[in-house]
Amino acid sequence: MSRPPRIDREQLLGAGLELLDEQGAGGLSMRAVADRLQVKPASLYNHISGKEQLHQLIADTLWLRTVEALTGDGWRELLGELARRIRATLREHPGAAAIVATTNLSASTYEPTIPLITQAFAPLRLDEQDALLITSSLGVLVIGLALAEFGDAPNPPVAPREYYDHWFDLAVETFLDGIAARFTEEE
Amino acid sequence: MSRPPRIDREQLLGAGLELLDEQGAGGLSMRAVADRLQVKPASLYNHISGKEQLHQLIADTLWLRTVEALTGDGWRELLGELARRIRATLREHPGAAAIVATTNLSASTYEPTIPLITQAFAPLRLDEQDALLITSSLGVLVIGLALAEFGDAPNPPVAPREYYDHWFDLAVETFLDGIAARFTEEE
DNA sequence: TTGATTAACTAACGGCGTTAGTTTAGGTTA
DNA sequence: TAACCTAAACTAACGCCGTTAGTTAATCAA
Repeated sequence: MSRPPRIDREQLLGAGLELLDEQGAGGLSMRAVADRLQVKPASLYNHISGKEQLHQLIADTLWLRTVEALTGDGWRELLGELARRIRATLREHPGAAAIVATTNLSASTYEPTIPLITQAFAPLRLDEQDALLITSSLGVLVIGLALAEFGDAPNPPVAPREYYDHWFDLAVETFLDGIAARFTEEE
Repeated sequence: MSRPPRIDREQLLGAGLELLDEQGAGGLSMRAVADRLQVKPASLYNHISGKEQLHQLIADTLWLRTVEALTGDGWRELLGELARRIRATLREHPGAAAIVATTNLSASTYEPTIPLITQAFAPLRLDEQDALLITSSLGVLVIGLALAEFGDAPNPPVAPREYYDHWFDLAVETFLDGIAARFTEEE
């Protein structure tokens, strides 16, 4: 019925992440993706609506990889693990930090994570909306820290790794302490 | 000795902020700045080294305006006021959020703020470096929240203002509670 | 008045995202 | 097998972008 595709969305994603890893966010162009797939730029538009959708695809994919099989024994462990995983994902793909920071997850990507969060927060004194907002805030914080660390990939961070490790621990633990102070039942 | 300049850095800054306000981050181009100043693009390079330096100028200027005459009665008031001011600045210039989130302040801009912070944290149990890291973390958090709210300026935010107000209060107060829980002396 | 200096200019380079219109390859059907 | 259909590739171009090299013009000092 029709000509068989030489490329698909998954290959676009792969080429995009490779470019991000090798050249940073500035290296991610539709033309470079096309080159890498040995195809002309216009051909990409048979598979994806434009660069914005490529960003969406990257952000959604990295999120799904990040939360895959995420579990935790209680809210604090869950959130701590989530924070560490976000950081690990962005450490693997430093050039993606700027994209992740500026691209909202699509609803269908975000939704499956919701019950995980609301269940973990069930013992605490906050409603479902606030549980999600608190979790999003932690995400914002961790992504922002990653942006400070990896922001001008592929150039290496300006400070040594220990500096950012310490910053991460300090910020995340402080925020988690804040949740504990604010929302755990007094007894 | 020489020809009198028709434009200066301050005008570049003004034109840049106007473009940001009217068209968002995507509207900020060297060519658009030149047009607005009724000058050809190449002339800008007599006054500034390139677009990156324009971003730096914007980030530094907005920071200085944000912390101008900043005071606070104790660390909590100071940090709360700082958070509110950052948000107010980015609300005035929504298109600048993406720039502020990805541009590090120059040392000379950041340095004058340091004593304010270290003094406010003096009564607490953390050293100077951690005081600065904690404050930077709050900045990262607030800028990230602003990015979520204003990220695709000049399009309006997708949720109503009350939603973001609540999110901001919740996130900031939780983080401040964390500082209190972690670093105030037990008595 | 001449010369030096600086900031404007013109023109161009190589890149970008995206679109319109055309060709081509392969499966479906007669 | 031969004709047809369709989707995915292509060519070519548009209008942007940041930036640079080289040139002209305007002012001040000598």
